[in-house]
Parts: sequence; C-alpha cells; structure tokens
Amino acid sequence: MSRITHPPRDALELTRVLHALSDPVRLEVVRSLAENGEQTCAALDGDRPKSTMSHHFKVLRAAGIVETRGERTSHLNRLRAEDLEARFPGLLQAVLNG
Amino acid sequence: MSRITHPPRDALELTRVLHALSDPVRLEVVRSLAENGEQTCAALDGDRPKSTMSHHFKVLRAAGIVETRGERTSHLNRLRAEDLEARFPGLLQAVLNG
DNA sequence: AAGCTTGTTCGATATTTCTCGAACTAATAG
DNA sequence: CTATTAGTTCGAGAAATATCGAACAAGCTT
Repeated sequence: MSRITHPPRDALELTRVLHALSDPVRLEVVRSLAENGEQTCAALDGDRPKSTMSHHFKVLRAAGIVETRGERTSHLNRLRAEDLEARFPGLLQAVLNG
Repeated sequence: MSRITHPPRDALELTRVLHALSDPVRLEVVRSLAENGEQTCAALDGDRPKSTMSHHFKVLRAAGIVETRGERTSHLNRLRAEDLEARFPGLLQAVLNG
C-alpha cells in the first residue's frame, strides 16, 4: 500500500528540514520521539484527527527527519538522528534544547 | 514611519525562528550577514524587487534573527547572533554550517 | 525646492500549508 | 467471514505565505 518513501541521507535539504521543524505539532512529535524513542503514530497524536497527523508525518518523512517502519498494522516511527547529525551537525540537538 | 520593532531576547520563539530560516531567500540573507557582517538591504537583494525583500526582512526581524538600525536612509542589518545563541545555543552555527 | 535613493506599506494574486471528514487499504481479532 | 484497528489518501475549505507593482516617507544631493 503505502508508497512511503524516505529520502537518502545525502538528499536531506536544510530548508526542508527547518520548515518541517517549524510547526508546533511536528516539533512536539519530534521532541516526544527524542525523549521516548520509537512510537506509533497513535501514541503521538494529541487528540488530533488521524488525517491531520498523517499529514504531519508525511512532512516529517519527506524532510528526512522521521523514518516510519510500516511493516505491521501499527507503524513505528523513529527519529533519523544519525542522518540529521551527519548532514547538519548540532542542529537536532539545538532544536531539542530550545 | 517605520514602526520597526525587534522582539526582546526572551521573546524569541523557536518555531518562529525555524520558520524564518526555512525560506531560501532569507537563509541566503542570513548567510551573507554571517559572512560579511552588517549590510544594507540593497546589498542583500539578489535582484529581487524591494517590496519582496522588505517582506523577508520583516519576517527576519519579527523572528528576532536580524536587527535593522534604521536611523539613516540606508538601513543597516545585522545578525542578532548573541541573542540567538543565548536562547537557542548552537542553532545558528548549525544552520550556517549546513 | 526638485530629484534621487533607500526602504516601508498597501493591495492584489498565486501558491502553499493546515485541518479535518470521508473513503480506502491492509493486517489482525473474534 | 465480519469487525476492528492503524494509518494513508482524497477532497474541500480556511488561513498563512510569497511575490511584485505602485504609492508613500524620509533623508541626501545638487
């Protein structure tokens, strides 16, 4: 089903990453993933509709910030922390601290 | 004329800063200011209309990224690097390196 | 004063983004 | 097989953003 694609490390673009992180809902998701590790989408909605969250995950994936392992019914999301660190050293940490 | 206002250091918001930095034109401006220090708006347009650039400077100022000293005819812009560093340590550097 | 320069503000249009319900897909549970 | 669950996709409406010409303000120059 899901043509869920993740950009390779080298394809990560700074402006796209910054834009993805500039939304409060998505920033919240990123913070939660950083704190609690892998989580399902359901665990990360803040009582927001599924379609809304799906949209935000799509943006996060397209930016290369989140990887979704969609093997099972409940997909697991994780931060692509290593890839982000490789392309934009210190960025993720600075955002998480802010 | 110009109700040019700059938010105090404590009022800087991460999402606003990230959003301001997520535009290619504004990122270019920020990079140039970081490299070359204070510059006028005119020196920073990339052959783009004045009104367009004025809009982008407004966004950068509102985010607290740029300070415009508008005393004279030709305004001077500078990065608020210290304020950014105080609020979001490492962020500016990470963005500039990326 | 008349004109030029620098930049802001306004108004209009085009594009993007956010939000959410509804229909859909796929896997699992009963 | 039917129902449920998890998440995506579609479509629509609302809000924010980007772009740019035109009008404006203020200082500098002659």
